[in-house]
This record gives sequence, C-alpha cells and structure tokens, in this order.
Amino acid sequence: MLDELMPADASGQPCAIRDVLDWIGDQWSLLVLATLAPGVKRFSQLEREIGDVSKQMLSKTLRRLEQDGFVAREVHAEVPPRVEYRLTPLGMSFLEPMRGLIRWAEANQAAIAAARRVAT
Amino acid sequence: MLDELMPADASGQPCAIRDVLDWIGDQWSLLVLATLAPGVKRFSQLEREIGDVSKQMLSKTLRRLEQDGFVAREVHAEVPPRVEYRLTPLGMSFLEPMRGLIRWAEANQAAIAAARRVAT
DNA sequence: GCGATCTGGTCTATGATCGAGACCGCCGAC
DNA sequence: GTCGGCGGTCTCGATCATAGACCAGATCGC
Repeated sequence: MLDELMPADASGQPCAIRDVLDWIGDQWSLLVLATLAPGVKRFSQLEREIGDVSKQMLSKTLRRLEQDGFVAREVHAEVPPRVEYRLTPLGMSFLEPMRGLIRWAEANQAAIAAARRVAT
Repeated sequence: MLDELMPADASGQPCAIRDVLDWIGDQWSLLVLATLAPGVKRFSQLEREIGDVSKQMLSKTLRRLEQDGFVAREVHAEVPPRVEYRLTPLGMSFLEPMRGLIRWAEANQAAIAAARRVAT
C-alpha cells in the first residue's frame, strides 16, 4: 500500500496517495467537507462558518469538490438566489477515514506543539 | 469533533482539523511520511523515490516534519556526508489513520475518476 | 597535479497561486 | 433612490513553488 507512491510506477496505476492529495490536499477542501458534514449549507453560510476563507477560494473549492463528486450543488431559482451544497454519499464515505485522522490530531495535538517548542 | 473547525472558536482551542492540515496539509508532507514508512532513508533516496519533488521543497518539508516531531534527522560526519531520515514514534503513529485514508482512496479512485468524467 | 564526481543542500529567476477587496445583477425594504 | 443581501466573478499585488545553477569538501581516475 504505502509502497505504491511513485508518480506512476511500472504497473501504470496512478498511486492512491497522490490522488487523494490531489483531490483534498489543498488548504480548504477538507475544511469545506467537514463544515458540510452536519448537513446542507448555503454559500454564505459556509463562508461565515469557516471564517477565514475568501469567496474566491470557497467558490473554487466547491466547484472542484462538485466536479469530483464529493458535494452536490443545488440552485433554487428564487430572489434572492439560494444555492445549497450538500455532501454526496461519496463525500460522506470520505468523512469516515477523515474522522480517524481528526481523532489522531486531537490525541496528538499536545505532543506536536511540544515538539515544535523544543525544536531549536 | 467535526463541529470544532472554527479558526479558533469560543472555547479557545485551536481546532484539530486545522492543525493537522497545517502540519501535513501541504503537497509533500504526506508523501514524504509515506515514503519514509518502510524505514530509514537518505535525502537523495527520498528525492529519487518521490521523483517529482524539488530539492528545495524536500528540504523544507523535511525540516518542518522534523520540527513538528514526525521525523528524526541524523547526520553522519563522513565524506561524502550522509544524512538519514527516519520516522519518530509520533510519525509512525500518524501513519495509522493515514492508512485508513489510503485504503479509502484505493477503494474510491474509480468512483471519483467517473464523477470527474461525467462533470459538465 | 587536475579535473570529474559524489553528497546534502542553498540561491536565484520565473511562473503559478492566493487573499483582499471591488464589483456585478437582481430584487425587496426603507 | 439607494441600501442591503445573495452568490458569485475580476483584478491586483503578495506570496509561494519549481527548475536549475551553484557550493564545499574529499576522493577517484589518470
């Protein structure tokens, strides 16, 4: 598993780690996914909840997540316009392993903060 | 867990997801960690195995991972110089949840590739 | 002796990327 | 009429990554 990380090794398969990093390895995707976890949200709601994301990056991130099938976008033709984003089943299934990562992060936050302080 | 993602919410705690993203959310950290998983490696060995990382980014990434306590750096005063990198226990423990993510990636690679193709 | 080579990096020039904030059309409230 | 909310897009600098040249120190072939 871990040995399959060449850009594209002899077997020609594109390497899962690299793919997952391509999909969600940027600054915001994970945050958006996590913010969307509790349920349907609107654009400005995401903007507010995440707090320090620019509209541009939020828009871009959402479009990419939509393209990759992690979130679904639903436009309601009202005034003012209402656009809702929700996790697809794929997006939800992705949250599963993510939870493991977050749990780890919570458990080891202190250890890393300590390591960082000690570092010369 | 997932609802704790504000930049720094009322409770003042720095939000685990954001932290984990700060630590390993960049393009190369995860790849380096995974490459280092099988055991001790030298700088140029990492460079070769990862393949498309620049020396600069590899150097920078390694220094950050070292600072954060994920990898240990050992310099042998020989000629030519030899520098070895290895995972610390913290780094190894991090690989645990990562494996879940990689498994997910492998299982869902096809689904995402499909979603991407369908995307208008 | 004399250059080539190996190592683990750093430095520099150049291009990609990102964030802040202005701007947009639409409409209802004031 | 003009102010605001909505869901974005556009433009402008600042930041960031990438490729590739360069470095010291020692050893190797010749």
